[in-house]
Amino acid sequence: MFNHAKTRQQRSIPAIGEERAAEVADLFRLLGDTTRLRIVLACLEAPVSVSEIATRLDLSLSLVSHHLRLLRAAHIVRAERQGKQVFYSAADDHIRGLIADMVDHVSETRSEDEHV
Amino acid sequence: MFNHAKTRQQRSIPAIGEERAAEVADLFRLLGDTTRLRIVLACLEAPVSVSEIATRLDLSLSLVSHHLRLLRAAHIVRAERQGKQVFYSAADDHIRGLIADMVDHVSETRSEDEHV
DNA sequence: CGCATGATTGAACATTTGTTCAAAAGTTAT
DNA sequence: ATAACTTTTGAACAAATGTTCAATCATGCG
Repeated sequence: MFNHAKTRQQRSIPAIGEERAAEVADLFRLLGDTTRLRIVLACLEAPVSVSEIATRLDLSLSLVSHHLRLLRAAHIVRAERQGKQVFYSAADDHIRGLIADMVDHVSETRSEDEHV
Repeated sequence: MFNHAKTRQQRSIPAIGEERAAEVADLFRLLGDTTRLRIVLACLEAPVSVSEIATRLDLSLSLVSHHLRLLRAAHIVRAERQGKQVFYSAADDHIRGLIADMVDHVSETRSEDEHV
């Protein structure tokens, strides 16, 4: 159970309290780069190797690895070695939900803009 | 109902499709700055004026205004003038849900780290 | 009108951050 | 051990971004 939105009241968010604000912002920032987000999206469905990500997204091996290091440190993706290759996948379903929600928001924002 | 996580299947996110990746990343990036996120948090409960935000967060009026302009452009906050003051509030409940979810993720990640 | 208050804007500065390149580390096979 | 392949790492560069300061706009009041 990764998401409890339906059980949340309208005005919840119980005092995120300044301290954690920085940590939360760090998470958002990591998903806030197009290249990095595309890499996460590539890891969302099934585990993929670094070279496959690089090929599919047309990025250098080095760049992909750099980004994956950051994503791994933030527990957004998980790494699993299998022979010479390292396969990456989304750390949990939480990530999936978060991204899906943001996509929804973008869609809604768009349709709002249209008939204004 | 801003969040449909529970009704989402494991492997959803129907091909966010490269195009929208940039838009989604833009949204994430806006929430990925600590100062800006604190400002959003301040607008979450009830409408607040620019000067009140600046005072409560100990930031310059100018800085707050700059950030609010970006947040407004992305439909994350709404502005409403009332006399000399301008009150800002969260654009919709979607935003609330997104932030709450991210806070959850940080919390979970933390507890994972603890007993590892 | 002239003045005070509140908010916005633009340009300059200071950091941060993404990207590249070359080198190194880990793995498997010959 | 050498060689081929995959991934990681570090330093250097280039570009984007947050912050500040001063000036301007907007609103309400004496």
